[in-house]
This record gives sequence, structure tokens and C-alpha cells, in this order.
Amino acid sequence: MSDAQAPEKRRAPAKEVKNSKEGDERHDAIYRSVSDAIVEQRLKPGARLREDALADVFGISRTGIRKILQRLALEQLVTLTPRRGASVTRPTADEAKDVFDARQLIECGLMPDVARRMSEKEAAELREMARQERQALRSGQQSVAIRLSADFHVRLAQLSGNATLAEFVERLCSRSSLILAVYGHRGHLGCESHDHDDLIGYLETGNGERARAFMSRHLKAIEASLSMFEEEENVPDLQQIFGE
Amino acid sequence: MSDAQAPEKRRAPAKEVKNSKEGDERHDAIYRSVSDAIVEQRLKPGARLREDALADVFGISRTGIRKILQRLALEQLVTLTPRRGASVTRPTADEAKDVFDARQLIECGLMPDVARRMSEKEAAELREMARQERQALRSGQQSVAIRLSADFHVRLAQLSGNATLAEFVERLCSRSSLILAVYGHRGHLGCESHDHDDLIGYLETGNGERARAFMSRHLKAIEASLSMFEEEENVPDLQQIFGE
DNA sequence: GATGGAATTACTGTATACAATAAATGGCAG
DNA sequence: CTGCCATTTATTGTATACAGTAATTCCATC
Repeated sequence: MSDAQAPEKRRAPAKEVKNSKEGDERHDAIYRSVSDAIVEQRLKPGARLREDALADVFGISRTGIRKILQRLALEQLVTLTPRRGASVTRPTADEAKDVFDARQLIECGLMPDVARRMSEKEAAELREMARQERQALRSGQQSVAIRLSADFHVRLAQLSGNATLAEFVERLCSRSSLILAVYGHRGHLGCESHDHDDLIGYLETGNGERARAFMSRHLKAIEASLSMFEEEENVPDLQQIFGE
Repeated sequence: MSDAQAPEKRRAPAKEVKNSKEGDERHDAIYRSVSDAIVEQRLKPGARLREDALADVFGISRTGIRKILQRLALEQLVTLTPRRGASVTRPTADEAKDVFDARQLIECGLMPDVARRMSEKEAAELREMARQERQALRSGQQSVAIRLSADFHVRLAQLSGNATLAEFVERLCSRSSLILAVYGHRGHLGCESHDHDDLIGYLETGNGERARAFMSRHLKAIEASLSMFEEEENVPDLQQIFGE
């Protein structure tokens, strides 16, 4: 599996230099790629992320990789240890508690605003997201379902109109996904699959307080579904994980 | 014409500090130095931050400067425009509203926890911070006072025991400082200087609900003290300015 | 003069080379 | 065989060189 998978961008001459959209989008794509891989647990907590290995896989230099790793570290999906490199964050029980307490405070607090601002169109969009999530769960893709569930919560927060709080929720949700991926039960998402649909119902009718209470129970249910046990570590095969 | 001001004035270019400090701490010191300069408005909103210039001033290469700028950008103290470099963020009215709404939700929500966990020692520490803040205000150092006030709010949030929410508050406070520096009235800090002492009183007696309500009024007062006039267009109307 | 456009300059984006440090290896003594 | 120290290797940290792009200047043309 040495080089068969790396596409022709390996050493593309001037001809294809422009192929990578704008360098900026390329970086963003790589960022999302790694972020998704972590959240979907294809990169497991504790896994080391060597810079030149990633640089090889994505065909950019370590400079760009370092930038991406620093961004991931700021969102606490990866842990940066000085002189010893990056690894996928292994969330602790304390962190899990902090994250879910924060979600209680923020996401519940946003529900009245969301209920006030929600329109037909957005409700439909949310229902579609909930549908995809159910489907992923039915087809056994638990990790994907976890990520889709997080996307749902983030979209909801964005509908509040407060970009700052929405960004906080985004960070909390990606950390939650990591927590769920580690401490969650197999076959039990935490979110009951109909929960999100029920929530949309309350929001559609403008019942902010009802939605707030429901969100609170919903988050409590997710947190309660966690079981804290330790994971083993192993060396990830980056080629396989990111290979296309 | 009015050039962007020179960043961070330093008299002695050659410093002994460089060798003794670990590179990591050095970076952090530079980060704080720039962050403080922005929050205290020695670097004004809109000011360009050229990489070479900063590299010269601090005696490290552009690599390190870029890393620091990216971190500042993530905290939204600095705005990074692709291919056009970094500049001090110019907060908008919408952002100000988002930030203060977020503070209402989070800081008020934390008060009961803080009240529950606060001890003698921490109360004393907070009183000392409040004292320094008053002193800075009395001696006319408004910008310094703004930063010290932010420090107070951050320390308070840390006492809640939730590191995640405390970090959010930290970010909100530094952005608030920038907002205050831009939209605040001279000689009016927003925070009445005795407010913080009153708050400590409520917390000391474990009266979380009282503290929450007080914090809410406190933040509303700060926000109300802002004079939100929209900024000039990117192209100023010279006709109007120099007319007649 | 004013205007458009080429040449010049200034600055950012990216890769790479080199230095510093931690990990791994191997050899030697006990 | 085992533990410790020297040496080698692997990997990160930092500076620098180079390429690409926006801004500026300068000149020719109308």
C-alpha cells in the first residue's frame, strides 16, 4: 500500500498546479477530512498524528499540516504536546461533564430564540437532516449518525441568529461526538431517533419553553447513556483511512 | 496621511530574554503582548499587522508570527484576509449584540455554581482584582481598566469549575474589551466600579440567584453604555468631509 | 492634464532546509 | 541476562528561500 492510492497530485508539474481549487479551500477540505475522521472514530482517541505522514497523505507540506493541527487543537479535537507532536484527544470524564453542562446551558437557552425565528423552510431542512440521521443509524453507520446528529444540533443553534453562540455550540458538538464515539454504547445513539423530530414540532409551533424543556431532557438522556470505560490504543494506518 | 500605526513599540531590539526562555513561553509572551495591545487599544481596530514588521519587533521569524496571528484570528481579535494579511478586528454592532447576549446567557448561568463553590480565599482574590481595576480607572488608564475588568469576569467564570465555559467567557471578554474600547464612552467604563464588589458580596453569602440577577443588570448596564454608531463606509465621502 | 496599463515594489502563502530534542537502538559492563 | 550509557534515528521547531499575488509607481497615450 505504498503509493498506489495517492492520486496523480503526487508530483504534478506546473500543468496541474492550479488543480487544488484555491490553496485556502484545499486546507479547509483537509481540515474537515481530519475532523470527520476523528469524530467518526476512524482516527481513535490517543492516536498519534505525525506531521510528515499527514503531509504525505494529503500532498501538502508540513507547514500546512501544522496549521491544521493547531486549529484542531484549539477546538480540542487533537492534543498538542510540545516537542512530542499531535494526537487525537482522549476525552476524560471531567471534560465530558463540562461539555454536557455547557450544552445544557447554551443549547437550552437558545431554544426560545430558535422557536421565534423558525420558518417553514428551516423546519423542512431540519426534518431532512433528522431523516438522514435515522437512515444512517438504521444502516448501522453509528459513527456517521453521531456526526449527523451533531450537525443537526449545530444547525439548530445557527437558527438562533447568534453567530457567536452557534460557534460555541459547534465546538461543543464536535467534542460531544468524540465523547460519544468513545463512551457511547453500541446501537444506542444517545439521541432517540424520534427526539429530533419531536423537537422540530415544538419549535415549529413557536413553543420555545416546551422546546427548551425537551432539549434539556434530550441532552440529559444523551449524557446518561454514556458509560465510562477505557480504550486501547493502536497505530493508525493513515493511508487506509484517507485513501481514496 | 494617517498611516497604520507602528505596532508595539520596543526600545531594545537585542534582548537577553530570548535565549533564556523556552521558545514556547516566548511565543505565549508575544501572543499576550499583542493581545493586550489590541485590547488596550494601543493597536487600533483596522490597523494592519504586517508579518515582517511584527517579526522584526519581536525578534522571531514570520513562521512564529503567523502562528500567533492565526490564534488571534480564531479568537476574533484579528481579522485575516486571504492574500491581504492581518488587521485588528473592527467589531460591528451586530457582533456586539451577539457577544453581550452570549455573556448574558453564560455568565449569568454560571453565577449559582460560582456562589456554591466560592471560598474565603477566592473572594479575597477577587476583591484585590476589583481594587486594581478601580485604581486604574482613578488614574485615568481607561484601557487598562477595561482589561482588568475583563480579567475579573474571566476569573469569576473559572471559579464555576467548568473549564469549557470559562474558556468561552474568556473569549467573550476579550472581544468585549475591544467592543468597549471602540464604542464605549470616555470616562465611563460601563462597569460601575463598585458593581464588582457588590457582586462578590452576593457570591460570598452563597446567594446564587441574587448574584445571577445582579450580573444580568450589570451586563445590561455595560451594553447600554455603548454608543453604537455605524462605522464609516469603506470609502469615506471626501466631498462631505472637505466640502465648502 | 487625465487615463490606462506595464513595470516595480511589497507582502503573503508554501515548501524546504536545518537545528534541536525526544525516542530507539545497540554495545558494554556487571 | 540485565541495566545503563553512548550513538543513531525519528520527529518536531524554526528560519529562510522562493513563488504568487495584490498594491504602487511610472510612463506613454489621448
